[in-house]
Amino acid sequence: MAKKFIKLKSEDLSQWYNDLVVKAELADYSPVKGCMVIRPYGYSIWEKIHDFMDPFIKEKGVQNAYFPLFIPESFLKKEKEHVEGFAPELAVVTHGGGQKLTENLIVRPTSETIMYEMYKKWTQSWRDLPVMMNQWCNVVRWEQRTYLFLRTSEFLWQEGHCAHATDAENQEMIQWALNLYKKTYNDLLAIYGITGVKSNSEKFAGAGKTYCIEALMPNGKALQAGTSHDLSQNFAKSFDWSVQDQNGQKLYPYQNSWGMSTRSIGGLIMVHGDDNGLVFPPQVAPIQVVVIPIPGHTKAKTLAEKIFVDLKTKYRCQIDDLEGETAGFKFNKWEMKGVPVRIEIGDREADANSLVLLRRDTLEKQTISVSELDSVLNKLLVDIQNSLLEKHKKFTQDNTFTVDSYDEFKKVMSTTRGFVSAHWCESSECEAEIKQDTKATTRCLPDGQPEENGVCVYCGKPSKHRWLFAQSY
RNA sequence: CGGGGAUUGGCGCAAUUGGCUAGCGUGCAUGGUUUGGGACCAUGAGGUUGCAGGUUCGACUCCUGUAUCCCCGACCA
Repeated sequence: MAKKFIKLKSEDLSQWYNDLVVKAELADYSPVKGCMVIRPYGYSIWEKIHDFMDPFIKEKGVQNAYFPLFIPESFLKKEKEHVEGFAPELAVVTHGGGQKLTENLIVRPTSETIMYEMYKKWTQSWRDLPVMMNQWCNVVRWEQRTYLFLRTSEFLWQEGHCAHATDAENQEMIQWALNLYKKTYNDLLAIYGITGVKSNSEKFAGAGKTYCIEALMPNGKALQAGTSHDLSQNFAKSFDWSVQDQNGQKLYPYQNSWGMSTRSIGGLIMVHGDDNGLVFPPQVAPIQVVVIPIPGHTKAKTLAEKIFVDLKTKYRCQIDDLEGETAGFKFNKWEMKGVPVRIEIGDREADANSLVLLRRDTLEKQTISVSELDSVLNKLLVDIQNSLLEKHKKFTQDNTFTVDSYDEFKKVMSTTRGFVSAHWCESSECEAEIKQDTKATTRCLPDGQPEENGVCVYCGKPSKHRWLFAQSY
């Protein structure tokens, strides 16, 4: 029963993950350290994420644009915290055209500085606000330890950057972006994420506040799945960017930036995959339905083709009628590729005008008549999507532990891991000590977490909130 | 960046103290028989052993450097 073609997820998660990413042809290693080639099957996932999010971004009035890959070193230095945060992971261009450059160029780790320098040029009046732009692009962060999709030196993302006349508008936008990520994870990727606000030590370099969505992975580690930053007026002031308000006074725009990356694909693979390979939720699956006529069955082939022609007008559908592979081989192949629904048709089905449906998430088979296909399939795809989300939600809840003592905290982190909900006094010293002991950091103060009087799980000083802790990817 | 492991046909591995023409499985190609959970037979193609040096009569094997990957740390918007 157990497949020997990839390592079992249950036995060795990271080996399973690495094997699967390569064998399912999502991505491959490149000759450059920490970089990956995203192959067509993997890239089509990114396209689905793009296609899901982009209309929402546009509908909000945010326009797509493109800013350069190279940023003058001096730009990055304008915001002190920003450059300090990013300095250790920058790729720097020192030569061009065979000559040493008079000023080094940074390969963008994120585009705040170059975008805001341009925003400054384009705006003079409060009437020019808000400025709302987004770009789909690549960024480079020279990470010391990398994993396919989850942390690569170069990755793809979208980064939205808006500037507003009032802080109220700014806050509204920040929450809008966070909700977009939550929606994308929930509705498209069927991943249950926890939204909240970051602690001071975990926030984006240069931000006033960072809001995030965190998702729990099967090994009990948390993945920072998307962030929305309240930049306040920090960057505007550092760049001396002001416009005139209605009263002729200087107005420093309130800014926000928000990003979600190809890391999400890593989360998608981890969360849903099983010992047989990938499991994609139907909404994001590059192929939603695969039709397999049992090889050698002639009557089956005709029916399969008829069904395929019909289905491909409604779903992302593929037929696998290549000769020379046995049925079992095809089943395993498409299971590894994570296709949500498989239709099997042999002569037996052809005679009865029926077909066999298999859902990838549970591997349950059912035989139905051809006339029922439309309604059953429609319902099945919705059901798979929903149950994958429910499953991950349940997993997250089952692995969120409310603790009131540091011993319990340490016990969780040394055994099952997962989220720990614990009181914390919000001092960075306690946070650092806890990290030292347990490798866990604060992930966020979850949205909707009620205020309650308690004492810090580490130092015993008064605390107002339970924060969410976890070891992070 | 520190510690450990690895790199040999596409993939997974072997090759004794440094010694003969670098093997095996799988995959690939061709032909045939098959095909309801990774079929079988036959024939065949595919390698300057990651890269660069060095030691040696002789290097997959030893030494130095270097690149990439994996694991464990440190780091990580």
